[in-house]
Amino acid sequence: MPQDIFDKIMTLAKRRGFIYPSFEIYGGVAGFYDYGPLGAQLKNNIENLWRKYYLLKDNCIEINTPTVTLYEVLKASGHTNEFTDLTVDCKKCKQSFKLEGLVEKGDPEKEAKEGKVKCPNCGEILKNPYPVNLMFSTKIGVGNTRDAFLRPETAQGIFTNFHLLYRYAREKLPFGVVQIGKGYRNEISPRQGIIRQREFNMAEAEVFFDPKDKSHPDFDSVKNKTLFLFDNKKEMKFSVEKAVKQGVVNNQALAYYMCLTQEFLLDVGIDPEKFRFRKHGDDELAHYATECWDAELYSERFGWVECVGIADRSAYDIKSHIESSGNDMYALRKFDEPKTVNVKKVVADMGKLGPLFKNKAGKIKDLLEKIDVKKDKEIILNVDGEKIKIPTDCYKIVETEEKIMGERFVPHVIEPSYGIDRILYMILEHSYSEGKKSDEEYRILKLNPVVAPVKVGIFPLIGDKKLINIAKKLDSDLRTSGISTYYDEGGTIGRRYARMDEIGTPFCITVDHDSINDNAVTVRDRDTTKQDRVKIKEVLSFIMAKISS
RNA sequence: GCGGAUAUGAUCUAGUGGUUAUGAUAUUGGCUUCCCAAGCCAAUCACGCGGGUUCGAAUCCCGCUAUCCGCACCA
Repeated sequence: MPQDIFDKIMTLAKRRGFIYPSFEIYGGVAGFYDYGPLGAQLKNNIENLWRKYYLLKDNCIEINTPTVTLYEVLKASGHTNEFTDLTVDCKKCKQSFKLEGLVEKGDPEKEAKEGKVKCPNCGEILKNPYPVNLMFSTKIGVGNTRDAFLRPETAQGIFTNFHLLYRYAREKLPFGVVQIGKGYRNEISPRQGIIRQREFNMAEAEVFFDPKDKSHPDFDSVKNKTLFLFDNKKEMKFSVEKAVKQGVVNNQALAYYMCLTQEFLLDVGIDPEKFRFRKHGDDELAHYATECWDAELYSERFGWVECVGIADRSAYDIKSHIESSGNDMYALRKFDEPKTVNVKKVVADMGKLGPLFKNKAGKIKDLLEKIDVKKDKEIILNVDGEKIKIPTDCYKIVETEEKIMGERFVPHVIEPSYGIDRILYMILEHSYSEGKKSDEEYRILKLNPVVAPVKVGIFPLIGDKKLINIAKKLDSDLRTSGISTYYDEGGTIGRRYARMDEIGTPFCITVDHDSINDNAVTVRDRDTTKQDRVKIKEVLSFIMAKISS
């Protein structure tokens, strides 16, 4: 069986310390992977570059919230319902179906119990639907517990803090909040290695906008850049500006973050030829989204894989949390000048209401203050199903002037959501190249120096004490200056280069006998194998310049 | 979750109901080596897990787990 690129990468990743299957000594569990020493560094580098784009370039703020998430939060967000699918298996043809997809009207569960659901494949009657919930559930505490789930996305941690973050942002929109962390999904059958995990790393940004103004302050700086778009039929190239003007992308904000995403992915080492944005059809939108573009990356093994979703979640989440928590999470759209309005208010006279209605008086007061009361008109309130006449002397109608500073609204959210593990895999796949050297398989990971876990390999040409001393000193100096290195004096020089090529180290420095006299070393470039003679004093700035460009 | 196939060092692999289980690559140490996996010597490392059959199981049987291929599902 010839290995395909996925096998080759996973083999290399395990052998060299990028990725290990989790719990392997106990047989392993599908959907869980460990990052080894190089994988962890690679992941850090990807995340830190991501931070440069979102925290520095786009000026977002970063927070960090628990992965264990209270039941109520995910109930409000719709995840407890939307992530529970009733599934039925056909005994005859051995296929399984999502029950909801088979029953158009009525209660699907009831229809199934009554034997009214037939297999669309073979016509057999389908029975015994069972729920499949994609969230890991847990309990908080012992004894008197509260229900919780491991979060399926980091976003809810941001939404539930919106009112605090809005104040932190000094009540100005738009502003963005990001979180990098773990998400969990109890996938029925994860089979695509690191592409589909049960515990995975995500980087999400929730950018809050006034729904009446989804323009982005930096839009002008990106408007002439080209987006690679795919509308499920053909691939197209549009400028950011044109995509919005022609309505291909609904608003500036979406288009801006698509552009930011594209630049990040190309910067991090994704092959531009294997990149596109694909728009979700109406039938595939998540329950919270009104428009969604996926950044898809092409894998030789898996085809086009969605690695970033950029969704317009509209007001969905914050509105849900306002409704179910009762918290004030509105934003305020300030008027240019405060408006003065005459307001009629009903003021209940508790001195009369109390003795008259006893324990119902409180409820009556609340109701009175809500309804639109007109003077001299009899009021009949419906209190817990009982109709009660309210005498006119029990309340007063007061007219006051109020200043209104602005109008309250629920902000809209644009959400770029990145699957870090998928991106990491795609970087490996797109960077992988192989050939032969001395009749042996030769592999190079052409990682972008920005993300490469090791930036520089340092070797004494031969095991001579004098060379070793110079090399070790240089190694230590570079690491002290923040450049990750790998010191190696074992084996032939070619073997050492090969080891570094295989883990994607962009530069190798060799100390030879001339170094003793001329205080210079050779710096070898991974992709060209060309060498530069560089003064030891200047090595740091030489490498720095290459790494940051 | 269903059907089929598979499981031997880090990697690829040979193997048979019967001593101490191949070979290669890699790794480690030594010798040699002045720029791209050279050579020589030595060393470390494996039968997925659990049960059964048997005098004896890595080999045969069953279960589990994982992986691969279909189906189904799916940010």
